[in-house]
Amino acid sequence: MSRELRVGLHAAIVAVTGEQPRVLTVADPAADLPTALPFGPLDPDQHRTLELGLRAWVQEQTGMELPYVEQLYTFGDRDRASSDADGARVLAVAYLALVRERQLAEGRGAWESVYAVLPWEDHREGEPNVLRDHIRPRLGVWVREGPDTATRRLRRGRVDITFGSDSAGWDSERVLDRFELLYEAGLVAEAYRDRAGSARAQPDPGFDEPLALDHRRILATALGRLRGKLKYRPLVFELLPEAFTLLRLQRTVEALVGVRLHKQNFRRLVERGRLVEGTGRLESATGGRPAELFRFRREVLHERPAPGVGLPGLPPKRSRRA
Amino acid sequence: MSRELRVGLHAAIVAVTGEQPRVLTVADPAADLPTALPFGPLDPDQHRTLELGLRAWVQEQTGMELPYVEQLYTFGDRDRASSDADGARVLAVAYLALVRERQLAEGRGAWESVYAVLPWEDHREGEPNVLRDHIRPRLGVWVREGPDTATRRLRRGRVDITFGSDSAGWDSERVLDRFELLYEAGLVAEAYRDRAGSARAQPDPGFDEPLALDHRRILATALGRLRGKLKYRPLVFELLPEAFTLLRLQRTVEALVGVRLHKQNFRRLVERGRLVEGTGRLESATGGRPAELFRFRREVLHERPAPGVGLPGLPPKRSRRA
DNA sequence: CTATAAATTCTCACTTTGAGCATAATGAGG
DNA sequence: CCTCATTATGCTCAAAGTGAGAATTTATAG
Repeated sequence: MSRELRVGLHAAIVAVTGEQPRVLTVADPAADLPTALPFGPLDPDQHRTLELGLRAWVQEQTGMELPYVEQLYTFGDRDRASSDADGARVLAVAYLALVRERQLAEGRGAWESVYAVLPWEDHREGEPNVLRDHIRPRLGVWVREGPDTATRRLRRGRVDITFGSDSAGWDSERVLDRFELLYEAGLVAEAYRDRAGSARAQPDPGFDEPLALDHRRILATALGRLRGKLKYRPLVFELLPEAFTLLRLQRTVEALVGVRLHKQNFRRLVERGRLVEGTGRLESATGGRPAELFRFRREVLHERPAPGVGLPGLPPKRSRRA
Repeated sequence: MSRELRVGLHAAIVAVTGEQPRVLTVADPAADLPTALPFGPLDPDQHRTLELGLRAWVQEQTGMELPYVEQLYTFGDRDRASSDADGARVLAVAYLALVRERQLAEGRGAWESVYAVLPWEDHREGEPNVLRDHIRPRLGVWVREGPDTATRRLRRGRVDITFGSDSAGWDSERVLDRFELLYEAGLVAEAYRDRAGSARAQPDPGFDEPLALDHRRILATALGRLRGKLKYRPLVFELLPEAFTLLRLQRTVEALVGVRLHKQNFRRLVERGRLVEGTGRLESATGGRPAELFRFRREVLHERPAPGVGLPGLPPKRSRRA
C-alpha cells in the first residue's frame, strides 16, 4: 500500500593533513558520480546499532577503523535527494568521524580538501576571494530580487547574520546556515539538481564543486558541529599524533575553524586549561628554535566536565556598550 | 528477504508552568502503557519532511501547534525498545519542541513534571534526596562490583564525571550521560525491560517512573540539549509570555537548568546582552515592590550571532590553578 | 659573527565574573 | 501613620580572564 522506506548511513570522516582539513571520499558505489562520502543502507537484520552499521560500511568501502564517531543529523526531506530512482523514500543518518592523518586509505578512498568543497569557509588568509567576488554580489542580487520590502529586509538580515557584516562578524560555526542560504538563493549546484522539474539547466554558479547526493550538506553539518564542539571538548587531539608541538596544535585548530588565532594567548589557554603536558622531547625544528613536544592529558576528561580548547583570537562575538 | 524497516517520529514538548518544567504526555496510542510522548510512524507517502510528519502526529494526538521544533537524535539500537512486537526494525527520530504555558491541551494529553520522570536532575534546592539516599549508594555498589581493578577505576571515573564529585562539580548538561549510566548500572526500570531474557523480574529500583518505549531516554536527550543551548541561544523566550518580569525569566531558566542563579548577576547578564527591553508597565507584585515587565528584543537575533542568556551562579566549572 | 625564524616569557590595560551590601517601593499589621 | 517583611533594583569591589604585543631565548643559514 505504501512506499518503501529505507535508511542510509553516511560518514563525514575528517582529518587534518598539511594544515588542511580533509574529508574522506569514495567513488559513489551506487550512482556514477565520482565523489561521495562513504555510505550504505542500514541493514535491519545485520546492523545491531546504527553506528555499527556505519562502521561496517566504512570498513568495507575504505578499510578504515573509526576511533571517534558521533551522530550528526537525520535528513529526510522528500524533495532533497531523499528518494531513490525506484521511488522509495530514503532517509539519511549522517555521522561525523575523526581520524589521525597517518591512517590513510590505501587505494580505496581519497582525501578531499574540505575547503575545496566549501570554499567560502576558509578565512585564515582573510575573506576568501570567492566570497568577496562572487558570493556576496550574488547574495546582494538575491536580496534585491525579493518581491516586496518585507522579504528584502528579511533576506538582508539573514545574509548579514549568516555571512557577517559590519555589525555582525563572521561566525565560524554557521556553516550549515550558510550552505542552506546559498541553496535557497540558488547559488549552489544542488539547488538546480533538486529543482530539476522547473528551472532546468541553470548556469553553473561557478565557484562550486558539489558531492553526490546531499553529501555537501552533510559535510557542512559536520564542519559546523566540529567547529562548535572544539570550543568545549578536546576533540582536536583525535586528529593529532601522540606528541605534537603547540604550533601544530594551533594550526590544526585554525585549519578546522578557518580563522587565525593569537599565538601567545592560544598557548596560554591550552596550558591553563591543563589540556596538555610537555614531554621532555624537542622537535627538530623546521626553522628557528626547536619546540617542545606536548601530549594530550587524557586525565583531564576525568577532572573537568567540559574541557575545551578555546579560541582566543576570534573576531569579537558580543557587541559592547548599550 | 529482509526485515521490515519503520521510522517513528517522537516529540518531547516542553513548557514551564509554575516554576516547573513539564513535558506533554499522551496515552500511548499503540501499547497499553499510560504515558508516552506524542509519536507516530513516518508516512513515506504523506509526510514531505520529517518535521512535517512530526507536526502532523502532534496535531492529531494533542491538537497542538509547535512554534519551535528542533531535531534531537535518531535512536536505532535493535535491543533497546527499537523493534516492534511483529519483528520489524523501528528507528526513532526524536524532536524537542518548546511551547508557551498558556497553550494547554484540552483533554488530549497532560503536562507531566519533567523532574517526576528524571528526579535526580533537579538541584534547585540542593542535591535531591533520591540522589543522596538511593542513587549514589547504589552507584557505589556498582563501582565495587566491577570484576577487576581497572573496571572499577573506570566506573569510578565515569560516576564522578557524570554525577559530580569533590573535584568535578555537577554538570547540568550531562543529563543523557547520567541516564545512560543509570541504565548500564541497572538502576533504572528500562534496563530490566530490555534485559528481559536473562535477569527477569528484578526488583524495581524504586525512585523510578519510566515512560513508554525509550521515551525517558528521549526526554533526557531533550533536557540536556535544552540546558546546553540556553547558554548561547535565546530559547527561554519561547517558553515565556510576551511580557514578563526578570524574576520570572530567571525562575524559568532555573527550572530548566535545575540550579539556582545569582539574581543581580543574572539581571546584569541579561541586560548587558541587550536581550530584553523594559516596557513601561509594572507587574502588580506578588509581595514587595512591583517589578517592571520586560519583553524579548527579537532584533537581537539579527544583531549578534550567538545571543544567549548565560548562567552566572553555576557551580565553578573549571578548576583553577595549575 | 650576524641575520632570521620560531619558541617562550612577560606586561599591561581592560572586561567580565562572583559576591554581597545598600536603597527603593509596596502591602500587611499594629 | 509607623514599622516590618518582601521583593526590586542599584552599586561596589576584588579576583579572574582576555586581547595585544613587546622582549628574550635558542636554533639554523650564511
